[in-house]
Amino acid sequence: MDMKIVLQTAVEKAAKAAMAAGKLPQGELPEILLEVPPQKEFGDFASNFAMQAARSLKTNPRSIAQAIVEELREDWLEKVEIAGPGFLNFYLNPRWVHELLAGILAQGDRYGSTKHGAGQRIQVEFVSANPTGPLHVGHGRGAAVGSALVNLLRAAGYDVASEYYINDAGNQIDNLALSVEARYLELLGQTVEFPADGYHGEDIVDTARRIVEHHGDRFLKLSVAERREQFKEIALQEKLAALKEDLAAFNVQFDHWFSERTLHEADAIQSACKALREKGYLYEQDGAQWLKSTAYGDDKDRVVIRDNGVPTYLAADIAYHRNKMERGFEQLINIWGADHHGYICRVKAAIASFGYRPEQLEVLILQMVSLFRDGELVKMSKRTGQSVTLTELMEEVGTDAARFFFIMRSIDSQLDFDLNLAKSRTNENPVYYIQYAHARICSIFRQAEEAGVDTTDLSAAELSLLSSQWEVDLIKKLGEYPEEISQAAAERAPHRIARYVHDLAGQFHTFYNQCRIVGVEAELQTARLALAKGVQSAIRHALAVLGVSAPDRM
RNA sequence: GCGCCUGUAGCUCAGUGGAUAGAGCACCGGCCUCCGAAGCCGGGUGCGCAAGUUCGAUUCUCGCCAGGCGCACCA
Repeated sequence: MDMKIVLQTAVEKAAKAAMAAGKLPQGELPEILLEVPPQKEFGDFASNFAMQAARSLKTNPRSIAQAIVEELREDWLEKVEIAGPGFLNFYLNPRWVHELLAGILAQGDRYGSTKHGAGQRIQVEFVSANPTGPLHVGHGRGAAVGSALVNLLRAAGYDVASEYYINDAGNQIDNLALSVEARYLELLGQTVEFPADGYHGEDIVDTARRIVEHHGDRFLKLSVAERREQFKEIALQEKLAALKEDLAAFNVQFDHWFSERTLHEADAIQSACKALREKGYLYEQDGAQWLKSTAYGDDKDRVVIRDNGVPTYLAADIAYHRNKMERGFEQLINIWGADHHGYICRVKAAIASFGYRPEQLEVLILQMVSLFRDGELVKMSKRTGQSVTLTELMEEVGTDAARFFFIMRSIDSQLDFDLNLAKSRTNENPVYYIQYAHARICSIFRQAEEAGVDTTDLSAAELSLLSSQWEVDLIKKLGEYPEEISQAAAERAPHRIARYVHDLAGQFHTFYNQCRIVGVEAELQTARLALAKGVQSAIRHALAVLGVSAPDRM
């Protein structure tokens, strides 16, 4: 079915036949790579195989190409040309695009899903923001990219579990409790000094206000320790609920919310330290326990248990990643902000210390996000004076645009987020361009049905009628989709899907403007409807991967 | 000082060891008695600098220059 594989096999066979016939010297053959050429004058597929083989066969590329061409005798191959320094350009019998489309249509809504990941168990952990305040736009990028990556890996056949690590233990949670307490006391008219590492967000005041509403001043009667303990729980539950709500609104779901506390409660940290000590990767110095991370290329060893006996954040993370591996994942992917990149080495060191391969943990680093409005950098929210929250962004530009803009760039690039562009409901906006193509196809089907055409079964369409350059080009573009999914998944690069579906939508718009669908001769109409159907399902599939809606009308 | 990311068109960014390096925005000019003009068609002297590897480098390596982010017994 896959034409590339058929071609690869044929070329390999021809090369071996040429060797057997003495037209080529014996030798190792490189992998036969096929690509869609940059221009269609160079054929349907092209290969640089002859150039790659030149060295091992000690023959000039054009001679190799010539020998292969002479041995290629396939009826589906219209012609093969040797071009430039030795490219093989393959021109296929036009029938192949119609067979390609028939295969696409037979897969229906599943078209685009592949078996590339072959059931490999993989975990993706992302966002994992501290439950001490609202998500900001940086978390938004992680949430959009992470959820799209999960969808993408699933589309490529991986067995994926998504996870959020809740930092519900440690200093930041104590500071949360102290902050809420301070606001609570203020609301009850006391003068208090706000904690040095406290959280200044308006949401903390809201939490305190709700506590006053529900419980009045009864916490004043408790001991300070007891009061803080209770505030800690109340605030934590509230922050967590808010996080879940914001993420759900942003079309982000997690299979598992993993609590850091459970590690402390189950003694997982002590047990992990013990295991490390036994393996010789943990030692004591200056009263503290150190991980020997320099053994795996870190700049310095890292403290795991402080001299006061309290574990560091790294200690919990070591236990957490050990736990992940023990759950049987073959591959872990963590998505972190650029400000955490220095942390990668020590966590990998910990994983390696437990006897796993460090490559089993992949850390994807997301570069920073800058918001721009009217060409000006937006530093703070006008409303709150704090960082702009994900919720504010969703309110301003909508979930679809926010997700698409976060995903459409490579994670390695800093992201300049143009609020005006994302917000515009006009032709400037790439999100609407794609959604418009989908809505347009839906509209075509509505028109066809009104005209009495049965559009439910197009399997009898005579696809060979699709012979114009616009139709052929569109089918070829459509045919590239599954490989795009596999490739994007392998590269952990959801932005490739954003780009692909934008290109596909453009190709469809061109086709639409050149080829009338509804109202032409019946057989041709059916064939064009079938093509539109295939494009529709691919756009839907791709937008679903991105977590962006595919509206039937706009 | 060390580490990670980036430097491609006026702006924001894709892209590739190969044949004429692309898209969106912006700008200019065309296209609706016809399936949605949120659309289509046309308009382009650009890979930070300098060396190396290679038949071939914008892509790989080294060195500079510039920007971002880090460099805690914080998380």
